[in-house]
Amino acid sequence: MTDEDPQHYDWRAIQERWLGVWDKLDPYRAGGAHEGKPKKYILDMFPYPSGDLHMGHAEAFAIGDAIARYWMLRGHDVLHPIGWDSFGLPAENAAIRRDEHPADYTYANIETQAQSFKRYAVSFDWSRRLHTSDPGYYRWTQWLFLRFYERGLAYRKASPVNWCPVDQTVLANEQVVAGRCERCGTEVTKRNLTQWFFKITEYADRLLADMEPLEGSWPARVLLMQRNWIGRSTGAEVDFVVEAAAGRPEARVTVFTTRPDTLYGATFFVVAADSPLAETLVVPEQRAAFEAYLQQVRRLTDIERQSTDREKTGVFLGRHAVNPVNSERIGVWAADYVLADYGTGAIMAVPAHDQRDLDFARAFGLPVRMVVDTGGPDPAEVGVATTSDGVLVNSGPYDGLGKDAAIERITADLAARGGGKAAVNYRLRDWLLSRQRFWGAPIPIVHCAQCGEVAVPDDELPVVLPDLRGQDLAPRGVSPLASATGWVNVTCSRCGGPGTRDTDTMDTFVDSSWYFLRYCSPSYEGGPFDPDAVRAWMPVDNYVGGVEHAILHLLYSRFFTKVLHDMGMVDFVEPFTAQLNQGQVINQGKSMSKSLGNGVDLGVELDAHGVDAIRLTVLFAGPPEDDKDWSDLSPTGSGKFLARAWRVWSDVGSAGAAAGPGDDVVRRAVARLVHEVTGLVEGFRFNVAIARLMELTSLLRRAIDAGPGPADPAVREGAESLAIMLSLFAPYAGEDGWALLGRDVEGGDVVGRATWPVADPELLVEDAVTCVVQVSGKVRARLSVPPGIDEGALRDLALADGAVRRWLADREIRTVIVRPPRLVNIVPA
RNA sequence: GGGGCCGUAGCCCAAUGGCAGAGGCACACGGUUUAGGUCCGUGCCAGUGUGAGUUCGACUCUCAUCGGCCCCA
Repeated sequence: MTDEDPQHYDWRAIQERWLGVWDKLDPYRAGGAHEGKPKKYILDMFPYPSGDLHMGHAEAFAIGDAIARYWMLRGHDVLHPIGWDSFGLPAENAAIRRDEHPADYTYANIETQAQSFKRYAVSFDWSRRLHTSDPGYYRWTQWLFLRFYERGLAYRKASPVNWCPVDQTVLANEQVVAGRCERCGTEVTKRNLTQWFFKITEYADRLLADMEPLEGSWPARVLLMQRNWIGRSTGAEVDFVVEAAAGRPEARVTVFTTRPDTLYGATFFVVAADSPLAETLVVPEQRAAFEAYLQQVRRLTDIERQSTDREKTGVFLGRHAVNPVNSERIGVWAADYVLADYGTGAIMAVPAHDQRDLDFARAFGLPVRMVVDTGGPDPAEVGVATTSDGVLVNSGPYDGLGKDAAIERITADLAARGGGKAAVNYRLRDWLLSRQRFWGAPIPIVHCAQCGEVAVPDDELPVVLPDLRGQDLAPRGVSPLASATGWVNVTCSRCGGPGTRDTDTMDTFVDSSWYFLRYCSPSYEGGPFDPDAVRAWMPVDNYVGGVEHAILHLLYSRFFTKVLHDMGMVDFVEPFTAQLNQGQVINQGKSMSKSLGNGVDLGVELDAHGVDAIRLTVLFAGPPEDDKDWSDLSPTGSGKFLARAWRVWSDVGSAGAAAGPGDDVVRRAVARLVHEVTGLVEGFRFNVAIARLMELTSLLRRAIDAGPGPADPAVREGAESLAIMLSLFAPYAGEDGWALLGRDVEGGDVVGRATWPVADPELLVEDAVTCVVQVSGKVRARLSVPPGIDEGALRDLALADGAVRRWLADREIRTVIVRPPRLVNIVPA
């Protein structure tokens, strides 16, 4: 074999040749007005420009591209755009390290990735490319912030927030994973800071309710994760009066509980040690102990605080609260197992029916009173709280009621007396969006001594980042923007007096919460998007990306879409009609990482096997959502298959076309495979679709060698169908096959704009099918029957069969199950 | 602790409640080849983690159990 051998599949030459032609032809631009064609918006989650593309990208974009190419071939007007999520910390940290501007690193990486995407042959509409760090983009991010601000959905408040000591910035709840910074892995601590928030909690109920129609077209686990994250729980708000003591005035504190039926079992009251409430409640004699305890708590992470196997700690605040149902006085404690930003930061403690409360009670010798008799052992004695249903006891007038009835009655009675009401609580917190870092969209607010917060007028947007680089960006706890005095100091647009710009930048999740809208009209100047273009393209028909965004990005994007809907800017409430999560590409059972030294370099693999073989390998490895272990895969095997397909095209192409109707057996077999592949692709079952294409290739090979020969019209049709279908997964090979079969690709007849083959339904009807005859569920005979055979005829045929009669051996027949035309099951008595 | 997903040949994976195997990897053998590789062909290998149940019939549905992964606590 040599490179000059015309029978040799030379993927390097093929890649080079067609990449050049595609660059010239730019065949994948989306139309604008749809010209009567149905639309499909196929979106891959846009990449962050850290270095070059990796294996994860290879899989995700191979999936998205297969879907996009399929619908193009089906004659749809397809929007398949690409852009970059190009603000963010890694670029900033690189800039500090290398003493340069974050843009240098960012745009260099973007260029590298763009070239890689082109080589990877993704059918993007390159004319719509966007970068969130372009002023032309973040102008509209800022504009959207101001609309949220006007509607009261963006606001500033002081609260204990997650703080990453390494990145020197605050983090959203969603960015704290197991108590650690999602980005750098450092343990997160709490700080009391004034920060910007989006009022996503106002949309909690709608974010929950609108998931209903997504059932079935979104992965079930994503919906589940979102529901868990929103965490709706029903119960009651109950008002406790904390008695005046030691000069401290009486206070009214509301707690949320999911178990109002256990109110009579409340034997103490707990407030989060680090909440402002604890600060106001503590009596002077206890202050020293409280302060000491608070210092201790501040050092802990949320995970440590909530750990169930840790000894419970706390301090008595010297006050008593009055239980509204029985006027009982219970002690008020500060503890760390109640979180300040959760609910109201205070709880009624029912040790008999909540394990955490019980642990606390036992640690401090507080009373335990069982109020729901579940039939189990007394929690006070065994130290295990009971949470199941039972009969109320020790609960005054409510004794004897069941759990649900008691919840209803007690809540109603509380409401009637003004001591509480039914309530819904959400786990979801407002979205903390300000960051004390440089490489993000500046928050377009000016702080004026006279006027307070003043929005930057729309016509002054974008508020462009000042030119800071290198050590200017080193983290020091306040935003680097604060040191750009020329940039910070401005005149107030309202009063003309001196003002200062807000020096925080927005979380990059703000940027990515609306990029899918910008793609519809990426250079539109009249707003973030052209309403007509959005009406034409949105919502996204298929959104492809990693499950790691199941909560953050998807929740935020859904929130943005709903706000835009309420503003009248879009007429839909959900941005992504269907979603597909690809699994991870791992290696030797573990996710790839530098420290494990098991990373697989995409560039090296592409150089060794070619783009098509790699794309095919990751898609053939299994269902899209499964994790794939690279060590289980064989790009060499994929390459061999491509070579087999290529030789089919080469043989058929060089044989010319014979006249005549073509071989019927081949045509029927091809039709069946075309039909199956179509269904499999629509169901995203690419691994099985590729297996069918392998069958098709083998079938054509046999037809060329032993069957009707390479010039047969049915064989040629099969080879054309193979080129078109395979081009979804292996665009270079498909294109070359198309050219080998005589198409004028250079002249614009690219396989990516061909017509997807459709199987003639008549060809799918078989002349005869094999019917299995079972006796007591075991196969005892096979019959060849017409596919349209009716039940009675099939039954008679089966009972008349010699083999069947032998197995029945004159036994009486109890039942005969007939499922024409495939199966008969005879059950003897 | 609660919830979810998944266990099929040596390996990756298929199988509307109806013949457990479509496809691939690996391996073995034969043909092709100067040889290796390629290529063509043939073969090899499981009774579906385990135990019950429903059913004429269960990889598929139900329950329990073991193992792995994920989410929430």
